[in-house]
Amino acid sequence: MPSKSGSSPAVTIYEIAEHVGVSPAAVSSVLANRHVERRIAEETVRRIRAAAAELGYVPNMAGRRLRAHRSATRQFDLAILTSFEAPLPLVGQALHALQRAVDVQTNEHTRYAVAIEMFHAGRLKDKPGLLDSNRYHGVIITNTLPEDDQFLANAHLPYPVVIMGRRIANYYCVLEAPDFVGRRSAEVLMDAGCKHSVILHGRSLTQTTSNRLEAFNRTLMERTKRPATALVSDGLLPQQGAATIEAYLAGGGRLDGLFAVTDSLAIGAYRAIKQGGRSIPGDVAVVGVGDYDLAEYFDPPLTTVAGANDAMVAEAVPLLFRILRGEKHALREVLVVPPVFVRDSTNKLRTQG
Amino acid sequence: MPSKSGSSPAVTIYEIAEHVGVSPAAVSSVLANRHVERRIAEETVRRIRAAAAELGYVPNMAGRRLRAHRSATRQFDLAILTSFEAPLPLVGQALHALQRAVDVQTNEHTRYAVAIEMFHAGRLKDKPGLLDSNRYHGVIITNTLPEDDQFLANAHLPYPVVIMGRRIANYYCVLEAPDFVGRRSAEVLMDAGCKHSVILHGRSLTQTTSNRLEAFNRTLMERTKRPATALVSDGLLPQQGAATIEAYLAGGGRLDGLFAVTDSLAIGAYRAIKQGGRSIPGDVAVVGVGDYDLAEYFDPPLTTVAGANDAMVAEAVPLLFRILRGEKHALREVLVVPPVFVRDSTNKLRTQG
DNA sequence: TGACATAACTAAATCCATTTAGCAAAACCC
DNA sequence: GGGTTTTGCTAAATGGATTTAGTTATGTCA
Repeated sequence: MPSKSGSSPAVTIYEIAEHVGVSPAAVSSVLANRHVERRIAEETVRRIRAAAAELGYVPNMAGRRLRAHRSATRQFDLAILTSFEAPLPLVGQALHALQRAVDVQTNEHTRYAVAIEMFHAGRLKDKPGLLDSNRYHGVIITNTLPEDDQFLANAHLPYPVVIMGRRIANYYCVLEAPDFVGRRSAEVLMDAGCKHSVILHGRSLTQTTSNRLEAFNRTLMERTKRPATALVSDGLLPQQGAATIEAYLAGGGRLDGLFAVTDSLAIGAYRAIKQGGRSIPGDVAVVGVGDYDLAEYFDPPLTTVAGANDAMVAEAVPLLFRILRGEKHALREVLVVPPVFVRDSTNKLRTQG
Repeated sequence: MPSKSGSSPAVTIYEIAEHVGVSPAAVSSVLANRHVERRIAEETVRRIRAAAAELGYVPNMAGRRLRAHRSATRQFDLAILTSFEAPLPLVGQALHALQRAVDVQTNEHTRYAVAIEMFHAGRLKDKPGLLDSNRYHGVIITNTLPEDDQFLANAHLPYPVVIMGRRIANYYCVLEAPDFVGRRSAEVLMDAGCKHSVILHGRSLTQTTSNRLEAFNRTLMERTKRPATALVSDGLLPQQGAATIEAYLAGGGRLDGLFAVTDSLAIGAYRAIKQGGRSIPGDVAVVGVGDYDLAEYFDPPLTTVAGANDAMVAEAVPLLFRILRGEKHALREVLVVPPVFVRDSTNKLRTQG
């Protein structure tokens, strides 16, 4: 007989007990592997196990925990929610910071559980348990798309929330100082003497990315009266970035300055530019984002004007704890100015001189 | 009066109720924000909230969930456990694969929660809840150090476990085919004509990494009777790899072939080698690991003989589900042969010819 | 002033699993 | 054959929060 797990309604130890003809206590003892010290007959153990398998029993962790929980201990369940499609290192930093904070605050009466959980970009609303008040004590949400923001703006999550990377009404938010990245990127490229700047980004835009592009264009328009060419690649993978630039160059596109919205796109672009017989920064200056610490080790090292992850995280984590503690006066919105690293990828003077 | 949360034993709604002089039902209504429809007087709401804050109330999620749980639904809590110190991409892939599997199997009566959780390398035993049977329905553990393996070998985790990347007695394991990576790396370098091969690795070694180094050396010894030089860098960051190679070259060390155990070390080494005035692969051939898909976009593209993440994950995830389903006959150990990508970083003929 | 409605609660059942104390039957012992 | 031990279970309490049905006091209306 096949296991019914999954296809039928869930089963409790009471139903197993009834099915076998013993008490729930006996079933519990067996399923918790306590049957030896509780002196359950071997034959009974076998029958209980068989019934559990047949009925597709899955233990209810809430029930177990409630009973087993060493009372007198507060347990906080914290999570970082991010989209599947976003790069993980950023989230990793957030988790590190959160864990560090938690390690400090853990004591005899207070324990923390921290985890990364993921949602499909644009479908945060389908994430199970998000609207329930019985899952998280607090969360940090990041890498949302406009659809997700829409959902959040209309929803009320019944626990403390910090949004990283965007501004959503009625939430505590930590985000990049608006316009800064776009403006500085444009300035760096213009200072390098670029006349034909191109933006390389993926199909779906987060709020932060949109702002970067807008500010970039605005700054360019102010000075040169001409907007940048925007190249849209299918995704954020290096090969996708490479393919996009390759196609652009093959089509005779002009290019002497590039603003890539992620590291991975930048390194893909590097490949396409070099293979097109052009040099960086001699022919093309490149500005990007320092998502990974690898950006410094690209060849040539990538100039980055964004990637304020460390700084954002450093604000977001204490903010979450302040809200958890019930401090009402915490700032609703924290703006972070990303560090700028001017490296060889935009240093036309040095390589030409 | 300061909040006592954290310093004193945990508080339940019953204690708040007693403190305020109302029933637990009233407290629950207020703390769940149901006070309007339940018609709790504003003054009472205020007093309950004040007491909750004063006593440092933290809701017990197990209690809430138990009650709120839409019964007739099985909930599986799955986790991927990894160390803080390990690179995230592997974990990200595992999570994607797990989520895909879970998305397929989710239905009216079965829900899944998947999360990444982290432990400090070597201190898996300090991870709270690991030995409790009330936390996970199943886990995948990866990036363990020998201390962790020791702990696992002696412990019994009361739920299904799949170990990725190493072999531990009495556990289901998915790992790299032993010796393969080390042997092939050595062969690739020897085929490229390298006479002075060097291994670059970090201070702490996972089982997989140890095996890679041993097999590398064994293969080298078989053919050349001379072992490789092992360079130990402080960590796995690019700058640490760069510093190590730089120091080695500065000290007059000989180097025409390099085996780096991670991408990040390889790209650090690239920098040091180029800055030392040598070319890759002309002067130095480099073999590494394809942790990130960025390896293909290094300059020159990195030859990789490891990084079987996709393949490992593709085995580990279905294995976990088979165990969860109670299939006893699943293989205890699955060996995965990593794909080999020979790229320009070891292609001496092509660049010299 | 009595019928009825409303406000502001409370009592008790419920969710699921675990565990302790206890009980009946069988086995053992001299 | 009466007392003791062992075996193999069961009844019931427990953990923390939620919710439904019910209760009391107060207010409203005719």
